[in-house]
Amino acid sequence: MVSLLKSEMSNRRKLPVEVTHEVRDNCYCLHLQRAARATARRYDDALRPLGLTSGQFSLLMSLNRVEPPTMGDVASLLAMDRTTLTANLKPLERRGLVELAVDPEDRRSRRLSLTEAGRAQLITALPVWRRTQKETESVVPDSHAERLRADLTALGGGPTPPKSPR
Amino acid sequence: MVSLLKSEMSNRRKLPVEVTHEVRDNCYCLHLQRAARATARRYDDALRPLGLTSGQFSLLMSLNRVEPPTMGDVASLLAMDRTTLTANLKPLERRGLVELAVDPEDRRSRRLSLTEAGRAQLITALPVWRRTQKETESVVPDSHAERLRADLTALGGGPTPPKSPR
DNA sequence: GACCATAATGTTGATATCAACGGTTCAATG
DNA sequence: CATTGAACCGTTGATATCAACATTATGGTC
Repeated sequence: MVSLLKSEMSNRRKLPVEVTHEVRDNCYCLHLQRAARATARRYDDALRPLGLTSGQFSLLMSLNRVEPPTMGDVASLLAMDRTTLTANLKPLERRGLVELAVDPEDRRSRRLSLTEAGRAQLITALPVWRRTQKETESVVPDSHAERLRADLTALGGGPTPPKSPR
Repeated sequence: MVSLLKSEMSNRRKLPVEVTHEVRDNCYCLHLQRAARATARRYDDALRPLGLTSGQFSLLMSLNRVEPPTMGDVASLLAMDRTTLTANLKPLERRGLVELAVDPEDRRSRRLSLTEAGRAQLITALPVWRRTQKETESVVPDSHAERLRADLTALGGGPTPPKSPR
């Protein structure tokens, strides 16, 4: 009885350090956030002279298409919340790098396209990206690169939208 | 002459779609952001009933130590900017899950510790984490899991601080 | 044509992320 | 003990992220 109570109290009040280590060493979410933050900093640092963040670079690049994509298309491609995309477009729109236009075929949709200035920015940024990409590659053993990207793609939820209902 | 000019103009005004595909398929930053966003959503969805986000769970878990760590310790462990940690602690402090105390040994440092309520929250969240972790594991081929975590750790910049100078 | 379910997007509020700047404390040097 | 450089941290402003709610447009049904 007493020992049971004691163990119950202990269970309610403490969490063994071993469990913390288990989470710290294995949690996919934590590992991904760590790696994503550190890697974003690499690309951010490299792109800063151009006035672009890594996310802005990725977004601009995803707009370089023949057919201007819709918000939903891009949000899905980046595995990004739809409303996050709306927010991220604002600074780029303000700077005249991106344009939004109502789709005449379906007036609910907005078509996103690069402006001349946006394309120019991308072209300037490309060699910076190549250099940073190579630097980052050196952190990951060559033999792992392909598999790593495949695993990340799988975790990213594939090409399908992250959530249909919303 | 004419063709040279044409090619120059073309280079300045357009970016081949193939380059876009090269970036989209290979960029470590983009792949990591995608995977990190999608995975955070998994854990966020699972933890929402408890009122915790994935980041808050990771942060609380990193505070479950014998010796209360300093801000710098934790920021380094999470590969997170120091000032981001300050911001992230505020809601947890408001809810009484975390306490900050000036280190008497070095009054520049703050020691972070869990409150009773914080530990209780962690204990409640643990089975949710285990379940979500297992779900996520099913997305990554078993044979890759160990290697994936190792690569992510390498990308995360190891246990050293992300930036010394600032 | 009115009605309704669905689809695509916008808005608001809360948290997350980081650069730039500023304040305090420590430790070493003279 | 005064100075000085470094270490640790907070604040501010800008962007990023997402849930909840609201708006507008489309397509189909009656």
